[in-house]
Amino acid sequence: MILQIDTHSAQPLYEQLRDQVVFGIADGRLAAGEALPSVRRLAADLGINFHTVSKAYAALAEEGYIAVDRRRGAAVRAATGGDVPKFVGQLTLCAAQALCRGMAEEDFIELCRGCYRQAQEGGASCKK
Amino acid sequence: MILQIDTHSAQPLYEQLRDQVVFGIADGRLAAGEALPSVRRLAADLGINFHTVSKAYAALAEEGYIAVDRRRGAAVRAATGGDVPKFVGQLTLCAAQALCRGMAEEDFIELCRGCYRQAQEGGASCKK
Amino acid sequence: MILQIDTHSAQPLYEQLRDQVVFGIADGRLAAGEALPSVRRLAADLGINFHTVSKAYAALAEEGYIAVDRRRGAAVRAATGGDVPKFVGQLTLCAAQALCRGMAEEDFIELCRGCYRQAQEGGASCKK
Amino acid sequence: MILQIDTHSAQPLYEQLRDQVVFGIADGRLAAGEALPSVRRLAADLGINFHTVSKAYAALAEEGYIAVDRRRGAAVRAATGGDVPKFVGQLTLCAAQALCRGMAEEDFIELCRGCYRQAQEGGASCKK
DNA sequence: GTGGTCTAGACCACG
DNA sequence: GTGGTCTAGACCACA
Repeated sequence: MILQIDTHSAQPLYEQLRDQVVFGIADGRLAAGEALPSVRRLAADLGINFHTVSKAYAALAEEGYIAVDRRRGAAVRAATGGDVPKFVGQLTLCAAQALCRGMAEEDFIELCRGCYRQAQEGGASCKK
Repeated sequence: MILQIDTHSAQPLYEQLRDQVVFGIADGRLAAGEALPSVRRLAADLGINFHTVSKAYAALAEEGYIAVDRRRGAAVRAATGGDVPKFVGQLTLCAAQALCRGMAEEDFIELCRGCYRQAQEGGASCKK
Repeated sequence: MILQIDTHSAQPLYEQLRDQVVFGIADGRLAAGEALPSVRRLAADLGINFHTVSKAYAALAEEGYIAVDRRRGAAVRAATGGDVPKFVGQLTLCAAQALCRGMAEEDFIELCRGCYRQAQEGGASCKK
Repeated sequence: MILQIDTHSAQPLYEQLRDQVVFGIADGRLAAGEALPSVRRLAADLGINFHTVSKAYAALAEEGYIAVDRRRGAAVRAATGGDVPKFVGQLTLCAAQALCRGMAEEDFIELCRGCYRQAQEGGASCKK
Protein backbone atom coordinates (compact mmCIF):
# COMPACT_ATOMS: atom_id res chain seq x y z
CA MET A 1 0.00 0.00 0.00
CA ILE A 2 1.30 3.39 -0.98
CA LEU A 3 0.84 6.25 1.42
CA GLN A 4 0.67 9.74 0.05
CA ILE A 5 0.96 12.99 1.87
CA ASP A 6 0.20 16.57 0.93
CA THR A 7 2.76 18.88 2.49
CA HIS A 8 0.66 21.90 1.54
CA SER A 9 -2.39 20.76 3.45
CA ALA A 10 -3.33 22.52 6.63
CA GLN A 11 -3.74 19.10 8.25
CA PRO A 12 -0.67 17.91 10.15
CA LEU A 13 1.38 15.28 8.34
CA TYR A 14 1.09 12.75 11.14
CA GLU A 15 -2.70 13.00 11.05
CA GLN A 16 -2.68 12.46 7.30
CA LEU A 17 -0.61 9.31 7.78
CA ARG A 18 -2.82 8.07 10.60
CA ASP A 19 -6.00 8.61 8.56
CA GLN A 20 -4.56 6.89 5.51
CA VAL A 21 -3.68 3.82 7.52
CA VAL A 22 -7.22 3.77 8.91
CA PHE A 23 -8.60 3.97 5.36
CA GLY A 24 -6.23 1.18 4.32
CA ILE A 25 -7.41 -1.10 7.09
CA ALA A 26 -11.05 -0.27 6.33
CA ASP A 27 -10.92 -1.21 2.67
CA GLY A 28 -8.71 -4.24 3.15
CA ARG A 29 -5.52 -2.99 1.57
CA LEU A 30 -3.96 -3.53 4.99
CA ALA A 31 -4.92 -6.93 6.42
CA ALA A 32 -4.76 -7.91 10.07
CA GLY A 33 -1.26 -9.04 10.97
CA GLU A 34 0.32 -7.32 8.03
CA ALA A 35 3.54 -5.51 8.82
CA LEU A 36 3.94 -1.78 8.27
CA PRO A 37 7.17 -0.28 6.99
CA SER A 38 9.69 0.71 9.62
CA VAL A 39 9.53 4.28 10.85
CA ARG A 40 12.82 5.21 9.21
CA ARG A 41 12.02 3.42 5.98
CA LEU A 42 8.65 5.08 5.54
CA ALA A 43 10.07 8.46 6.49
CA ALA A 44 12.79 8.07 3.86
CA ASP A 45 10.26 7.00 1.22
CA LEU A 46 8.05 10.00 1.92
CA GLY A 47 10.92 12.40 2.38
CA ILE A 48 9.79 13.54 5.80
CA ASN A 49 11.18 13.54 9.31
CA PHE A 50 11.03 10.13 11.04
CA HIS A 51 9.68 11.76 14.17
CA THR A 52 6.55 12.56 12.17
CA VAL A 53 6.07 8.92 11.16
CA SER A 54 6.76 7.85 14.71
CA LYS A 55 4.07 10.16 15.98
CA ALA A 56 1.55 8.74 13.51
CA TYR A 57 2.39 5.16 14.56
CA ALA A 58 2.08 6.12 18.22
CA ALA A 59 -1.35 7.61 17.58
CA LEU A 60 -2.45 4.48 15.70
CA ALA A 61 -1.16 2.22 18.48
CA GLU A 62 -2.83 4.33 21.14
CA GLU A 63 -6.17 3.97 19.36
CA GLY A 64 -5.73 0.21 18.93
CA TYR A 65 -5.28 0.03 15.18
CA ILE A 66 -1.74 -1.31 15.18
CA ALA A 67 0.61 -3.07 17.58
CA VAL A 68 4.16 -1.83 17.88
CA ASP A 69 6.90 -4.28 18.78
CA ARG A 70 10.32 -2.82 19.40
CA ARG A 71 12.03 -5.66 17.53
CA ARG A 72 9.57 -6.62 14.83
CA GLY A 73 8.18 -3.17 14.01
CA ALA A 74 4.53 -2.29 13.62
CA ALA A 75 1.74 -4.60 12.47
CA VAL A 76 -1.99 -4.22 11.89
CA ARG A 77 -4.15 -5.54 14.74
CA ALA A 78 -7.34 -7.51 14.26
CA ALA A 79 -10.64 -5.66 14.66
CA THR A 80 -11.14 -4.79 18.29
CA GLY A 81 -14.90 -4.54 18.01
CA GLY A 82 -16.28 -3.98 21.48
CA ASP A 83 -15.38 -0.58 22.80
CA VAL A 84 -17.59 2.44 22.56
CA PRO A 85 -16.74 4.27 19.36
CA LYS A 86 -14.64 7.37 19.84
CA PHE A 87 -15.99 9.05 16.74
CA VAL A 88 -19.63 9.53 17.72
CA GLY A 89 -18.82 13.13 18.64
CA GLN A 90 -17.52 13.79 15.15
CA LEU A 91 -20.49 11.99 13.65
CA THR A 92 -22.91 14.07 15.69
CA LEU A 93 -21.18 17.25 14.57
CA CYS A 94 -21.63 16.14 10.96
CA ALA A 95 -25.30 15.47 11.66
CA ALA A 96 -25.67 18.91 13.23
CA GLN A 97 -24.12 20.53 10.17
CA ALA A 98 -26.52 18.59 7.98
CA LEU A 99 -29.44 19.76 10.12
CA CYS A 100 -28.30 23.37 9.86
CA ARG A 101 -28.49 23.01 6.10
CA GLY A 102 -32.00 21.59 6.34
CA MET A 103 -31.03 18.07 5.34
CA ALA A 104 -33.75 15.50 6.14
CA GLU A 105 -32.95 12.38 8.15
CA GLU A 106 -33.22 10.00 5.22
CA ASP A 107 -31.00 12.19 3.03
CA PHE A 108 -28.38 12.21 5.77
CA ILE A 109 -28.66 8.44 6.13
CA GLU A 110 -28.17 7.98 2.40
CA LEU A 111 -25.09 10.20 2.57
CA CYS A 112 -23.72 8.09 5.44
CA ARG A 113 -24.38 4.91 3.51
CA GLY A 114 -22.50 6.28 0.54
CA CYS A 115 -19.55 7.19 2.73
CA TYR A 116 -19.52 3.74 4.32
CA ARG A 117 -19.42 2.05 0.94
CA GLN A 118 -16.73 4.36 -0.34
CA ALA A 119 -14.60 3.57 2.71
CA GLN A 120 -15.30 -0.12 2.23
CA GLU A 121 -14.47 -0.26 -1.44
CA GLY A 122 -11.45 1.98 -1.31
CA GLY A 123 -10.55 5.19 -3.04
CA ALA A 124 -11.49 7.11 0.04
CA SER A 125 -9.54 10.08 1.20
CA CYS A 126 -10.00 12.68 3.84
CA LYS A 127 -9.04 16.25 3.32
CA LYS A 128 -10.04 18.12 6.38
CA MET B 1 -28.64 29.23 25.37
CA ILE B 2 -25.66 28.61 27.59
CA LEU B 3 -22.33 27.96 25.96
CA GLN B 4 -19.70 26.05 27.84
CA ILE B 5 -16.05 25.65 27.16
CA ASP B 6 -13.35 23.34 28.42
CA THR B 7 -10.12 25.22 28.82
CA HIS B 8 -8.25 21.95 29.34
CA SER B 9 -9.29 20.47 26.03
CA ALA B 10 -6.76 20.15 23.22
CA GLN B 11 -9.37 21.61 20.89
CA PRO B 12 -9.01 25.38 20.50
CA LEU B 13 -11.52 27.43 22.43
CA TYR B 14 -12.81 29.20 19.35
CA GLU B 15 -13.54 25.86 17.68
CA GLN B 16 -15.41 24.67 20.74
CA LEU B 17 -17.55 27.79 20.59
CA ARG B 18 -18.12 27.41 16.86
CA ASP B 19 -19.20 23.77 17.24
CA GLN B 20 -21.53 24.57 20.12
CA VAL B 21 -23.28 27.23 18.11
CA VAL B 22 -23.71 24.71 15.28
CA PHE B 23 -25.23 22.23 17.73
CA GLY B 24 -27.47 24.98 19.05
CA ILE B 25 -28.76 25.84 15.59
CA ALA B 26 -29.26 22.16 14.75
CA ASP B 27 -31.44 21.37 17.75
CA GLY B 28 -33.37 24.63 17.64
CA ARG B 29 -32.06 26.24 20.81
CA LEU B 30 -30.83 28.97 18.48
CA ALA B 31 -33.58 29.96 16.07
CA ALA B 32 -32.99 31.84 12.81
CA GLY B 33 -32.82 35.55 13.47
CA GLU B 34 -32.04 35.12 17.13
CA ALA B 35 -29.34 37.40 18.46
CA LEU B 36 -26.13 36.06 19.95
CA PRO B 37 -24.41 37.79 22.85
CA SER B 38 -21.92 40.46 21.91
CA VAL B 39 -18.34 39.26 21.67
CA ARG B 40 -17.29 41.20 24.76
CA ARG B 41 -20.31 40.11 26.75
CA LEU B 42 -19.87 36.43 25.93
CA ALA B 43 -16.15 36.67 26.57
CA ALA B 44 -16.82 38.17 30.00
CA ASP B 45 -19.41 35.48 30.80
CA LEU B 46 -17.00 32.71 29.82
CA GLY B 47 -13.99 34.36 31.40
CA ILE B 48 -12.00 34.42 28.19
CA ASN B 49 -10.62 37.08 25.89
CA PHE B 50 -12.99 38.77 23.48
CA HIS B 51 -10.62 38.10 20.59
CA THR B 52 -11.24 34.41 20.99
CA VAL B 53 -15.00 34.86 20.79
CA SER B 54 -14.52 37.19 17.85
CA LYS B 55 -12.57 34.52 16.00
CA ALA B 56 -15.33 31.97 16.60
CA TYR B 57 -17.97 34.42 15.33
CA ALA B 58 -15.83 35.22 12.28
CA ALA B 59 -15.55 31.50 11.48
CA LEU B 60 -19.30 31.02 11.87
CA ALA B 61 -20.00 34.03 9.66
CA GLU B 62 -17.54 32.74 7.07
CA GLU B 63 -19.40 29.43 6.91
CA GLY B 64 -22.77 31.13 6.67
CA TYR B 65 -24.19 30.18 10.07
CA ILE B 66 -24.47 33.66 11.47
CA ALA B 67 -24.51 37.24 10.20
CA VAL B 68 -22.49 39.83 12.00
CA ASP B 69 -23.99 43.29 12.15
CA ARG B 70 -21.74 46.13 13.10
CA ARG B 71 -24.27 47.73 15.37
CA ARG B 72 -26.54 44.97 16.57
CA GLY B 73 -24.05 42.21 17.11
CA ALA B 74 -24.37 38.72 15.63
CA ALA B 75 -27.56 36.90 14.70
CA VAL B 76 -28.36 33.39 13.49
CA ARG B 77 -28.97 33.13 9.76
CA ALA B 78 -31.65 31.02 8.14
CA ALA B 79 -30.57 27.67 6.69
CA THR B 80 -28.52 28.29 3.60
CA GLY B 81 -28.89 24.90 1.99
CA GLY B 82 -25.76 24.58 -0.15
CA ASP B 83 -22.29 23.20 0.49
CA VAL B 84 -23.11 19.63 1.37
CA PRO B 85 -19.74 18.08 0.45
CA LYS B 86 -18.10 20.07 3.21
CA PHE B 87 -18.21 17.28 5.76
CA VAL B 88 -18.28 14.13 3.63
CA GLY B 89 -14.55 13.67 4.18
CA GLN B 90 -15.08 13.62 7.92
CA LEU B 91 -18.02 11.30 7.50
CA THR B 92 -15.98 8.89 5.39
CA LEU B 93 -13.26 8.85 8.02
CA CYS B 94 -15.87 7.96 10.62
CA ALA B 95 -17.10 5.15 8.37
CA ALA B 96 -13.55 3.86 7.95
CA GLN B 97 -13.08 3.81 11.72
CA ALA B 98 -16.32 1.88 12.03
CA LEU B 99 -15.10 -0.61 9.43
CA CYS B 100 -11.83 -1.07 11.30
CA ARG B 101 -13.88 -2.10 14.33
CA GLY B 102 -15.76 -4.62 12.23
CA MET B 103 -19.01 -2.71 12.31
CA ALA B 104 -21.51 -3.87 9.70
CA GLU B 105 -23.21 -1.40 7.36
CA GLU B 106 -26.57 -1.51 9.07
CA ASP B 107 -25.00 -1.07 12.49
CA PHE B 108 -23.18 2.00 11.21
CA ILE B 109 -26.37 3.35 9.70
CA GLU B 110 -28.16 2.91 13.00
CA LEU B 111 -25.35 4.76 14.74
CA CYS B 112 -25.66 7.61 12.22
CA ARG B 113 -29.39 7.71 12.74
CA GLY B 114 -28.87 7.95 16.47
CA CYS B 115 -26.40 10.80 16.06
CA TYR B 116 -28.79 12.66 13.77
CA ARG B 117 -31.59 12.39 16.28
CA GLN B 118 -29.36 13.39 19.14
CA ALA B 119 -28.27 16.47 17.23
CA GLN B 120 -31.90 17.17 16.38
CA GLU B 121 -33.27 16.77 19.87
CA GLY B 122 -30.43 18.40 21.74
CA GLY B 123 -28.00 17.34 24.38
CA ALA B 124 -25.33 16.89 21.78
CA SER B 125 -21.74 17.78 22.41
CA CYS B 126 -18.48 17.20 20.66
CA LYS B 127 -15.23 16.57 22.41
CA LYS B 128 -12.65 15.90 19.78
CA MET C 1 -35.67 57.09 -6.66
CA ILE C 2 -35.87 54.62 -3.88
CA LEU C 3 -32.75 53.88 -1.89
CA GLN C 4 -32.41 50.53 -0.23
CA ILE C 5 -29.99 49.46 2.43
CA ASP C 6 -28.96 46.11 3.81
CA THR C 7 -28.36 46.41 7.52
CA HIS C 8 -26.78 42.94 7.56
CA SER C 9 -24.11 43.78 5.06
CA ALA C 10 -20.54 44.16 6.22
CA GLN C 11 -20.36 47.38 4.24
CA PRO C 12 -21.09 50.50 6.30
CA LEU C 13 -24.53 51.97 5.76
CA TYR C 14 -23.23 55.37 4.73
CA GLU C 15 -21.11 53.76 2.00
CA GLN C 16 -24.13 51.86 0.74
CA LEU C 17 -26.06 55.11 0.50
CA ARG C 18 -23.19 56.89 -1.22
CA ASP C 19 -22.78 54.12 -3.79
CA GLN C 20 -26.49 53.99 -4.53
CA VAL C 21 -26.60 57.70 -5.22
CA VAL C 22 -23.63 57.28 -7.57
CA PHE C 23 -25.44 54.49 -9.38
CA GLY C 24 -28.55 56.65 -9.56
CA ILE C 25 -26.67 59.53 -11.15
CA ALA C 26 -24.92 57.17 -13.56
CA ASP C 27 -28.09 55.61 -14.95
CA GLY C 28 -30.06 58.86 -15.03
CA ARG C 29 -32.55 58.17 -12.26
CA LEU C 30 -31.04 61.20 -10.58
CA ALA C 31 -30.68 64.12 -13.00
CA ALA C 32 -28.38 67.10 -12.52
CA GLY C 33 -30.06 69.73 -10.36
CA GLU C 34 -32.54 67.28 -8.89
CA ALA C 35 -33.04 67.64 -5.16
CA LEU C 36 -32.31 64.82 -2.75
CA PRO C 37 -34.50 64.17 0.29
CA SER C 38 -33.53 66.00 3.45
CA VAL C 39 -31.24 64.19 5.82
CA ARG C 40 -33.91 63.70 8.46
CA ARG C 41 -36.56 62.70 5.94
CA LEU C 42 -34.40 60.05 4.31
CA ALA C 43 -33.24 58.77 7.69
CA ALA C 44 -36.84 58.41 8.82
CA ASP C 45 -37.83 56.64 5.60
CA LEU C 46 -35.00 54.16 5.94
CA GLY C 47 -35.32 53.78 9.70
CA ILE C 48 -31.74 54.69 10.41
CA ASN C 49 -29.90 57.38 12.32
CA PHE C 50 -29.78 60.75 10.56
CA HIS C 51 -26.07 61.02 11.33
CA THR C 52 -25.56 58.11 8.96
CA VAL C 53 -27.36 59.86 6.13
CA SER C 54 -25.50 63.05 6.90
CA LYS C 55 -22.20 61.22 6.61
CA ALA C 56 -23.19 59.78 3.24
CA TYR C 57 -24.19 63.23 1.95
CA ALA C 58 -20.93 64.71 3.22
CA ALA C 59 -18.96 62.02 1.39
CA LEU C 60 -20.90 62.68 -1.83
CA ALA C 61 -20.37 66.41 -1.52
CA GLU C 62 -16.68 65.96 -0.82
CA GLU C 63 -16.32 63.92 -4.01
CA GLY C 64 -18.23 66.46 -6.05
CA TYR C 65 -21.38 64.45 -6.78
CA ILE C 66 -23.81 66.68 -4.94
CA ALA C 67 -23.95 70.22 -3.64
CA VAL C 68 -25.24 70.81 -0.15
CA ASP C 69 -26.96 74.08 0.67
CA ARG C 70 -27.87 74.66 4.29
CA ARG C 71 -31.25 76.12 3.38
CA ARG C 72 -32.25 74.28 0.24
CA GLY C 73 -30.87 70.86 1.06
CA ALA C 74 -28.79 68.68 -1.23
CA ALA C 75 -28.97 68.58 -5.02
CA VAL C 76 -27.21 66.62 -7.73
CA ARG C 77 -24.38 68.50 -9.42
CA ALA C 78 -23.68 68.47 -13.14
CA ALA C 79 -20.89 66.21 -14.41
CA THR C 80 -17.56 67.62 -13.35
CA GLY C 81 -15.63 65.93 -16.08
CA GLY C 82 -12.07 67.17 -15.90
CA ASP C 83 -10.35 65.87 -12.80
CA VAL C 84 -8.22 62.79 -12.74
CA PRO C 85 -10.42 59.85 -11.78
CA LYS C 86 -10.05 58.72 -8.19
CA PHE C 87 -11.00 55.15 -8.98
CA VAL C 88 -8.06 54.10 -11.17
CA GLY C 89 -6.51 52.43 -8.12
CA GLN C 90 -9.59 50.31 -7.61
CA LEU C 91 -9.74 49.58 -11.32
CA THR C 92 -6.12 48.48 -11.35
CA LEU C 93 -6.75 46.20 -8.38
CA CYS C 94 -9.63 44.59 -10.30
CA ALA C 95 -7.31 44.14 -13.28
CA ALA C 96 -4.67 42.56 -11.06
CA GLN C 97 -7.22 40.11 -9.68
CA ALA C 98 -8.26 39.25 -13.21
CA LEU C 99 -4.62 38.68 -14.15
CA CYS C 100 -4.12 36.41 -11.15
CA ARG C 101 -6.98 34.30 -12.45
CA GLY C 102 -5.40 34.14 -15.88
CA MET C 103 -7.96 36.34 -17.60
CA ALA C 104 -6.80 37.64 -20.98
CA GLU C 105 -6.87 41.34 -21.80
CA GLU C 106 -9.79 41.14 -24.20
CA ASP C 107 -11.85 39.08 -21.75
CA PHE C 108 -11.24 41.70 -19.10
CA ILE C 109 -12.19 44.46 -21.52
CA GLU C 110 -15.42 42.69 -22.37
CA LEU C 111 -16.18 42.38 -18.66
CA CYS C 112 -15.54 46.11 -18.21
CA ARG C 113 -17.79 46.91 -21.15
CA GLY C 114 -20.57 44.84 -19.64
CA CYS C 115 -20.21 46.61 -16.31
CA TYR C 116 -20.30 50.02 -18.00
CA ARG C 117 -23.51 49.18 -19.81
CA GLN C 118 -25.10 47.77 -16.71
CA ALA C 119 -24.27 50.94 -14.81
CA GLN C 120 -25.60 53.01 -17.72
CA GLU C 121 -28.87 51.16 -18.12
CA GLY C 122 -29.60 50.77 -14.44
CA GLY C 123 -30.24 47.80 -12.22
CA ALA C 124 -26.68 47.97 -10.98
CA SER C 125 -25.80 47.31 -7.41
CA CYS C 126 -22.59 46.91 -5.52
CA LYS C 127 -22.21 44.43 -2.75
CA LYS C 128 -18.66 44.60 -1.60
CA MET D 1 9.85 41.71 -3.93
CA ILE D 2 9.64 44.61 -1.53
CA LEU D 3 6.35 45.28 0.17
CA GLN D 4 5.62 48.73 1.41
CA ILE D 5 2.94 49.97 3.74
CA ASP D 6 1.57 53.34 4.65
CA THR D 7 0.76 53.45 8.34
CA HIS D 8 -1.06 56.75 7.86
CA SER D 9 -3.53 55.37 5.33
CA ALA D 10 -7.13 54.78 6.34
CA GLN D 11 -6.91 51.37 4.71
CA PRO D 12 -6.02 48.63 7.20
CA LEU D 13 -2.44 47.46 7.04
CA TYR D 14 -3.38 43.86 6.41
CA GLU D 15 -5.47 44.91 3.40
CA GLN D 16 -2.59 46.92 2.02
CA LEU D 17 -0.36 43.86 2.30
CA ARG D 18 -2.99 41.64 0.71
CA ASP D 19 -3.45 44.01 -2.24
CA GLN D 20 0.28 44.35 -2.77
CA VAL D 21 0.72 40.60 -2.96
CA VAL D 22 -2.10 40.48 -5.52
CA PHE D 23 -0.34 43.13 -7.57
CA GLY D 24 2.91 41.22 -7.25
CA ILE D 25 1.34 38.02 -8.54
CA ALA D 26 -0.36 39.88 -11.37
CA ASP D 27 2.79 41.47 -12.75
CA GLY D 28 4.96 38.42 -12.24
CA ARG D 29 7.20 39.73 -9.47
CA LEU D 30 5.79 36.85 -7.44
CA ALA D 31 5.85 33.65 -9.47
CA ALA D 32 3.78 30.56 -8.69
CA GLY D 33 5.57 28.43 -6.13
CA GLU D 34 7.71 31.27 -4.90
CA ALA D 35 8.06 31.51 -1.16
CA LEU D 36 6.91 34.53 0.79
CA PRO D 37 8.79 35.76 3.87
CA SER D 38 7.71 34.25 7.15
CA VAL D 39 5.13 36.24 9.06
CA ARG D 40 7.58 37.19 11.76
CA ARG D 41 10.31 38.06 9.32
CA LEU D 42 8.12 40.28 7.18
CA ALA D 43 6.63 41.88 10.28
CA ALA D 44 10.12 42.69 11.53
CA ASP D 45 11.15 44.10 8.15
CA LEU D 46 8.07 46.32 8.00
CA GLY D 47 8.21 47.26 11.65
CA ILE D 48 4.73 45.99 12.40
CA ASN D 49 3.24 43.23 14.52
CA PHE D 50 3.36 39.69 13.18
CA HIS D 51 -0.35 39.25 13.84
CA THR D 52 -1.09 41.85 11.20
CA VAL D 53 0.99 40.01 8.60
CA SER D 54 -0.61 36.76 9.68
CA LYS D 55 -4.06 38.20 9.04
CA ALA D 56 -3.01 39.32 5.56
CA TYR D 57 -1.63 35.86 4.77
CA ALA D 58 -4.78 34.22 6.11
CA ALA D 59 -6.93 36.42 3.85
CA LEU D 60 -4.75 35.60 0.84
CA ALA D 61 -4.92 31.90 1.62
CA GLU D 62 -8.69 32.12 2.03
CA GLU D 63 -9.00 33.65 -1.43
CA GLY D 64 -6.69 31.06 -2.98
CA TYR D 65 -3.73 33.28 -3.80
CA ILE D 66 -1.22 31.61 -1.53
CA ALA D 67 -0.83 28.33 0.33
CA VAL D 68 0.38 28.35 3.89
CA ASP D 69 2.62 25.51 4.93
CA ARG D 70 3.14 24.95 8.61
CA ARG D 71 6.84 24.34 8.27
CA ARG D 72 7.93 26.15 5.14
CA GLY D 73 5.92 29.31 5.43
CA ALA D 74 3.70 30.68 2.70
CA ALA D 75 4.09 30.21 -1.06
CA VAL D 76 2.31 31.60 -4.10
CA ARG D 77 -0.25 29.27 -5.64
CA ALA D 78 -0.78 28.78 -9.36
CA ALA D 79 -3.70 30.64 -10.97
CA THR D 80 -6.95 29.09 -9.81
CA GLY D 81 -9.19 30.36 -12.58
CA GLY D 82 -12.63 30.42 -10.95
CA ASP D 83 -14.55 33.07 -9.06
CA VAL D 84 -14.72 35.78 -11.69
CA PRO D 85 -17.83 37.56 -10.35
CA LYS D 86 -15.92 38.46 -7.21
CA PHE D 87 -14.97 41.92 -8.39
CA VAL D 88 -17.69 42.78 -10.90
CA GLY D 89 -19.48 44.78 -8.21
CA GLN D 90 -16.41 46.92 -7.71
CA LEU D 91 -15.97 47.21 -11.45
CA THR D 92 -19.55 48.36 -11.91
CA LEU D 93 -19.09 50.99 -9.23
CA CYS D 94 -16.03 52.24 -11.10
CA ALA D 95 -18.08 52.39 -14.29
CA ALA D 96 -20.82 54.34 -12.51
CA GLN D 97 -18.26 56.84 -11.25
CA ALA D 98 -16.96 57.22 -14.80
CA LEU D 99 -20.49 57.83 -16.05
CA CYS D 100 -21.05 60.48 -13.39
CA ARG D 101 -18.04 62.30 -14.79
CA GLY D 102 -19.48 62.11 -18.28
CA MET D 103 -16.93 59.63 -19.52
CA ALA D 104 -17.92 57.91 -22.79
CA GLU D 105 -17.86 54.13 -23.14
CA GLU D 106 -14.77 54.01 -25.29
CA ASP D 107 -12.90 56.36 -22.98
CA PHE D 108 -13.74 54.10 -20.06
CA ILE D 109 -12.62 51.06 -22.01
CA GLU D 110 -9.32 52.72 -22.80
CA LEU D 111 -8.90 53.53 -19.12
CA CYS D 112 -9.57 49.87 -18.24
CA ARG D 113 -7.08 48.73 -20.84
CA GLY D 114 -4.48 51.05 -19.37
CA CYS D 115 -5.11 49.71 -15.87
CA TYR D 116 -4.84 46.13 -17.11
CA ARG D 117 -1.51 46.82 -18.74
CA GLN D 118 -0.23 48.71 -15.74
CA ALA D 119 -1.13 45.77 -13.51
CA GLN D 120 0.46 43.42 -16.01
CA GLU D 121 3.70 45.33 -16.40
CA GLY D 122 4.14 46.37 -12.81
CA GLY D 123 4.38 49.65 -11.00
CA ALA D 124 0.80 49.34 -9.91
CA SER D 125 -0.35 50.43 -6.53
CA CYS D 126 -3.68 50.97 -4.87
CA LYS D 127 -4.35 53.69 -2.39
CA LYS D 128 -8.00 53.52 -1.52
C1' DG E 1 -23.29 50.52 22.62
C1' DT E 2 -21.27 47.43 18.77
C1' DG E 3 -17.33 45.13 16.11
C1' DG E 4 -12.63 45.92 13.84
C1' DT E 5 -7.71 46.88 13.95
C1' DC E 6 -3.21 46.98 15.82
C1' DT E 7 0.18 46.15 19.23
C1' DA E 8 2.70 43.19 22.62
C1' DG E 9 4.11 39.06 24.59
C1' DA E 10 3.41 34.29 26.10
C1' DC E 11 2.96 29.40 25.09
C1' DC E 12 2.23 25.43 22.16
C1' DA E 13 2.17 22.17 17.98
C1' DC E 14 4.53 20.76 14.00
C1' DG E 15 8.64 19.25 11.74
C1' DG F 1 12.77 27.13 12.47
C1' DT F 2 7.61 27.65 11.13
C1' DG F 3 2.60 29.10 12.03
C1' DG F 4 -1.39 28.92 15.50
C1' DT F 5 -3.65 30.13 19.81
C1' DC F 6 -4.68 32.89 23.72
C1' DT F 7 -4.30 36.84 26.56
C1' DA F 8 -4.24 41.91 27.44
C1' DG F 9 -5.05 46.49 26.44
C1' DA F 10 -5.27 50.43 23.34
C1' DC F 11 -7.64 53.10 19.77
C1' DC F 12 -10.91 53.81 16.08
C1' DA F 13 -15.19 53.48 13.00
C1' DC F 14 -19.97 52.83 12.87
C1' DA F 15 -24.60 53.71 14.47
